[in-house]
This record gives sequence, structure tokens and C-alpha cells, in this order.
Amino acid sequence: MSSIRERNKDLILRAASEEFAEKGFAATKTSDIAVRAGLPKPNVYYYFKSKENLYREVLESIVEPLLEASAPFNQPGHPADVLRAYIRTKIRISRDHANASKVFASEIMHGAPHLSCERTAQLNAQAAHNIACIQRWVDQGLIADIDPSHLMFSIWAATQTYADFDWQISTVTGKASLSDDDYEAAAETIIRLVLKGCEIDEPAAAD
Amino acid sequence: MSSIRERNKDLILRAASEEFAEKGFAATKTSDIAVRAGLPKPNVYYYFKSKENLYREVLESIVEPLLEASAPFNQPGHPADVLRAYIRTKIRISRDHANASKVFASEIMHGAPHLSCERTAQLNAQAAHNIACIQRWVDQGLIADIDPSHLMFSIWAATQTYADFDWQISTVTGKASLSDDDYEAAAETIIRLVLKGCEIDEPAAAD
DNA sequence: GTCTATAAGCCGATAGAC
DNA sequence: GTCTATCGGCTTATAGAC
Repeated sequence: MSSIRERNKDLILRAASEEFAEKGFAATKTSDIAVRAGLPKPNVYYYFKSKENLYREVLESIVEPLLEASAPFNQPGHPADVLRAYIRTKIRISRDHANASKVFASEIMHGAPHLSCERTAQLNAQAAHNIACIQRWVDQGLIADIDPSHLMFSIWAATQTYADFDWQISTVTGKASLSDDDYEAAAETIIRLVLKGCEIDEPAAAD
Repeated sequence: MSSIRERNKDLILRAASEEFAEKGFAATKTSDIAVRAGLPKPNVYYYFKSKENLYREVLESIVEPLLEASAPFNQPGHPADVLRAYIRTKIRISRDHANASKVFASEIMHGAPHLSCERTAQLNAQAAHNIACIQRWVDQGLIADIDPSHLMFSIWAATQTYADFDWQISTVTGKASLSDDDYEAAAETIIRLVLKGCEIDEPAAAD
């Protein structure tokens, strides 16, 4: 097995995630990616053909995790459990895939010019599904009469912010990086806002 | 008074806001700004000296509104009223200064490389003040025991998202742009999450 | 003050030796 | 498969005519 190939591709992808997250697509130089990866620049082109290709790979790497985060909405469950699980997973993505998450956010901010139509469609379909699910809860009287779309926007924003605006969060909290406890506190706060805001009755704690 | 000068500067600033918001600093070409402004490119340099200068002017234009949005925290008031006013103003900024707001968000995402230290310090000081204010409410038992920093992060994120991720919001809602009613619904949703989430007792409606 | 025409430099991409 | 050395295009910025 060409383990050198795998190792180099991985080094480049990792370096690219960091550079793209830090500076954005246009401001990132492939030479900087090469330096960060500890490899000569032509290797970047050898493995990925072009800067845009490399960028797309970083971008696509976050779509699957994002889609999977909606899994709780795809199976029956109490609203409180579904929303809690969703928020926790979204926060975990912001922590564990911070760079790709930021690249994704930047891409969306600029109108998703590099995201394939399939991916866009998948993400939209999942979003529509989640919103419909919340609307059903409202109709069934399981949660308060809240606008499902705006609720989703708030959850997305509140969870994504820990990846996207890490600089602001570091500056305000005075911590260079957040600890596990900080992420836990973030998740708890968002879960609290959402569950209380929707006036969701907690299911009997059976576990 | 040189009204041509004022008019041209304004045309360029407006065009620049749109271009920078759409593509980001590095991906924006000064020639595109000139075309959008309906003026020859050298005019851009004549009035603003450099691309970076022009960018900084767009960026700085949003700082004052953002600082003023925190005004409710700077005078005594019931938590419900303060938070409601703050959220409404932040949503209004996302609507009325959508482009500059997006430019600001992109700048923060990339570590604020163009923001002056004074501005950064001002924004931080105001943030610290707001958070301390919320902490006092908690200590006085006026609101539930919630983490003030994370509450602020959620409010920032949920309100900013209407400027930053307008593409996503358009795609999901199927509307090219949001109406006044949509912004009203957004504000109501966020206010609801925050007030209920903090278990704030509403003050008697005196107005 | 305005604009055409051009300079200067940077960066993505590759040819070709090893 | 790897890397040095270089090209070519694109974009910021300006010189200089009007």
C-alpha cells in the first residue's frame, strides 16, 4: 500500500484545512499550504491537481458529518431528546471539525460558489425535513407555537458560532481555546434556551 | 461644497460594501468595484488610495452601529426590556446594514486582521460590560442561573445569521429576500428563546 | 478632477531533471 | 514518485494626457 501517498495527502489536507479556515479560499496561497504540510509545492498539485480541487475536498469533508447530525430527526423520538441530541452533535462538530466547519461557513456566506448542486440539494432536503418535523410537533401540541424555520436558524447559528467566531469567543472569554467544560457549558446553554423557549415538557428520565 | 466628490465616494463605498460582502476581501477586484459604481477604476484609487483603505472604511462603518446596539445595557432597565431592545436592534442591523455586517463577520472569522486595536478594544469592553450586567441579574435572582457569556454568544449568532447566512436562509425559506414580517418573526423567535430560556418574569406591561 | 494606457509584482500551475 | 526552476496570467496601483 502506498502509505507515503496516504500520509502526504493527509498532511496536505490537514494543512489546507487550517490555511483555508484561517484566511479563506482566495487569500490562501498554495505555497503556504505546502510549507505548512512540510512538502514542496508541486506535491500539492501532484496530489490534488488544483487549488480549487483541494478546497473542494476540504469543503466536502464536512458535509457528511453535518448531514449525520440531523439523524435524530430521522427517527421517532421525544422532541426534547431529538433537539438535545441534535444540538450536542452540532456543538461537537464545531469542536472536532473546527477548520472544515469554518471553511463551510465562509463558503455559505459567499453564496456557496464551490459547493456542488447535489450537496446543496442534500443539505436543503435535510433542512426541510427537520423543519417539517418541528412543525408537526407544533401541530400536535408537543411544543409551543414557535416558527420552525427561525428556530432552526437560531440553533444552527448558536452552534456554528463556536467554530466560525472562535476568535471572538477567545477574545471575550480570555481563553486561547475552549476546554471540554466550556463546550459542555455552551451546549447546556443552547439546549436550555431551546427547550425552555419551546416550552417542552421533559420526558420522564427513564435512562 | 464638492457634491460630486461626496456623491462619487458614496457610490464607491456602496459598491465596495456589496462586492466585499459577496466575495470577501481577497476575492474582490477593484475593477469590479469600479464597474459596479459606474466609475473608472482610477477614481477608486483617487478617492481611497488603496483597496485595503476602502475595505477598512466599509469595516469601520459597522462598528458604531454595533456599539450603539448595546445602549440598552448602559442604562438601568428590566432584563426583559433590555434584552428585547438589544435583540431587536441587532436584527435591525442585520437587515439595514446587511453588507457591512457580513464584511464584519468575515473579518472576525479570519481573526480580524484589518480591524484596528482601538475598535477591537471598544467592542471587547462593551461585550465585557454586557456580560457583567447579565451576571448581576443572575446574582440578584432576576433571571435564571444561565452562563452570561454563552447567552451573549447565542444572541450574537442568532441575530447575525440573518446577515451572514442570507444565502442559506433564502435557500431554505425559498424567498429571495426576507420581508419586514419575516424579520419580525425572527426577532420574536429569538426574544422568546432568550426570555423563556432565562425564565425572566415579564414586567407589568405599562406602555 | 477625470480617465487611458501601462508598469510591477504576485501566485497558480507545470516542464522537465532526478 | 519527487522537487527545482520558471512561465504566464491576472490584479493592484500609477504615470501622465486631457
